[in-house]
Amino acid sequence: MKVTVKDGPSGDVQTGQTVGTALSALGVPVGIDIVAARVNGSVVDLSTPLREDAVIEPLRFDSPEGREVYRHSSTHIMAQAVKELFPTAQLTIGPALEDGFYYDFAYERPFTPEDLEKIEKRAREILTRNLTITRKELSKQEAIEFFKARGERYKVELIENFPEGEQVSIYTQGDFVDLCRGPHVPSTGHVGALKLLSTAGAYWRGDERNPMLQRIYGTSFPTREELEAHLARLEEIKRRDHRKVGKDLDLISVQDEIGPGLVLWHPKGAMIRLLIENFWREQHIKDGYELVYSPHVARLDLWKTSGHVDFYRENMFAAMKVEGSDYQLKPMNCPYHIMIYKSHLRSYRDLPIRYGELGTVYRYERTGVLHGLLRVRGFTQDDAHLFCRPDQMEMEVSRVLDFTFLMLRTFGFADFEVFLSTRPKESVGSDEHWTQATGALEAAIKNRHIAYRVDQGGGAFYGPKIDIKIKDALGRSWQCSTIQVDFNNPERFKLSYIGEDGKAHQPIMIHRALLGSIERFFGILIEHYGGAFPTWLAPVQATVMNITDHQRDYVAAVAAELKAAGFRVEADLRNEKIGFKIREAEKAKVPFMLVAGDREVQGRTVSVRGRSGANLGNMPVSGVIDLLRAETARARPDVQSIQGGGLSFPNCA
RNA sequence: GCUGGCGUAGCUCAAUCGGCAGAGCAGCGGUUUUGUAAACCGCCGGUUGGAGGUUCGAUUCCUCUCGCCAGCUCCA
Repeated sequence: MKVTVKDGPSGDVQTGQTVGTALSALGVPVGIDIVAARVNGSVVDLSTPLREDAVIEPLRFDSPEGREVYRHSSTHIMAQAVKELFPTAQLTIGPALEDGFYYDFAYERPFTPEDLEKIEKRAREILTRNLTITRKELSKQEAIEFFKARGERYKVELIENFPEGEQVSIYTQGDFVDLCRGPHVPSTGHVGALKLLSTAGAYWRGDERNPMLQRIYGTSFPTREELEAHLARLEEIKRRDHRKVGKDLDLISVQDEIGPGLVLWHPKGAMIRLLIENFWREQHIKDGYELVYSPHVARLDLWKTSGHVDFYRENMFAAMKVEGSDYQLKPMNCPYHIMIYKSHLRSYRDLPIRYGELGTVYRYERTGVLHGLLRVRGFTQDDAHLFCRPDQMEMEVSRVLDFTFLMLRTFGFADFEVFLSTRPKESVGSDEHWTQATGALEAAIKNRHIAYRVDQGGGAFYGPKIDIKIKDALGRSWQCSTIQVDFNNPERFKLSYIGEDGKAHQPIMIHRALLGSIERFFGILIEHYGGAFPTWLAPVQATVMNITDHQRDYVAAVAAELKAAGFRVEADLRNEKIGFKIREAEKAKVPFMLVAGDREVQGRTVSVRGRSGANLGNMPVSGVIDLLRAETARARPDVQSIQGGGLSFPNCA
């Protein structure tokens, strides 16, 4: 039997040898770092016997597949610890996650932090026991009998749902046995460092009508150091939490008296929002959009026509009675834009029409899902609706893609994932429309040479869509941008335009949002920058501070000059030591601190200190203006051109 | 909505078994005139989220309610 190691030696190996021994026989050291192997395409245990010629790729923690095996074995080890300490706990499921793993147990009470400590201690002990992990296959019936005998009701239920005649695999380590597809590491000692993180309730099979299970989250790494680094990253995420930073920097608040999920924008947060919105508006006008406004309420009938009353009721605030008729707080902007479209007879020559609006909508979200700025009940969508002819669709989508990337890059996001979602089972519109629209979306992505993944059946019921996810500074993914074709509304509202042939045709409608919602995007932005906004977005771009009262007038004059030049500058003239003022500006994450003592007054300069301590030396006010201009322009791809034209900066004094 | 945890001064957090609610920071008033992340002294600050109950007495125990957090479900 011929066995080849990927990127390594090959040779003859006796049939029936395991993957592990075959690797050894071919001179590949099978150290503790090798957790499993890919053999002819599928990931298997090292103990799997080889029956035919094979290409083997040893898998380590550094590969996604290896990591999954590693975490999966880790969760079994935790489950073993739980079973040893709490024998009446029932096993359910326990998968690997991106950064760790969890296991759901059916148990009579939630696990406490003290339980967690004990379980973690026991799990670590199981690592040192270095128990061999073995796989065994049973028939479906045997497996049911086996788990029945062990009293594992959930496992029995799982197996009963397996297809008839299928072999079931179980994995054993010491006295612990679990139903599992595998594969697993060869022994419990292969897991290096393990940490349990939290507990939570979770419904059996994710259905809220089912019993609540007790979930334990944990993570594991080959070395203590990697685990520590991961925990440090979790700390960093906590440190950057927009709810904390938003409060510390006095950007926003959500208050009990006002209501959950309803955001107050404090002056500094509002300034950043203004800058984002100004940029947004400028760019939209530049890109051929017409900006519109629409009211916060409308007759309920409008929402009946749009179908929201039928399909979206559970997410809408209750209707209100006004002079005997029902009015509805708006959960979306589209019907208004449609009505603007419908206010005239449209010619094919008018298309495409692009209506954009920073439209504030209100949606009733269940209390449990509200989360800081990321999930709220009142928010402003950076919404737009494009009405176009079928032949214009691809071009329009391409433009939106370019626009999206320009927008997101400006805010410091460089990593994107693009998803194309196709027709779901329940949907409206003809096959022809779906094929055409999906084709246009795909063509637009392709002609921009963008890597993408297809989410089969993941589209909305009313049309296919493109979703774009961004990765932030900590590598977390967020979905903001979406481009959705809509076959439903043009039909419901009987939209039309007069074609070249003099006859009425139905336009294609495209919904799109680039940032998603301003609230959510701001939350993401706060965490992305950790509150240290780039100069063009910083609510205060520089603080000028005096060392003693002697420089008061000079510092006030410097601040006034910088303000006159269009920058957001504050003067800190308080009777405090310079170290204290620096500390406060540093905590407020002001990009530049300009210090003036007698020396500076003498030389008509300021001493410039960058955020987090950089000494940029002394310079006159004109030098500071050049510096701030350069810094402001750096993140704004559009600013260079504006500068050339002598236009003012989008700064507000 | 569900499960669990938590609500104490503007912020961060104390308060033993049910026994006079406390500290740092912030704020205010002074002193100090200061060189790149916290000068010193003093003062002010509370219906302990809200309502009810048990008790001689409740921040503490019980019930209800509002909100927050983690997760489930759902999503911009």
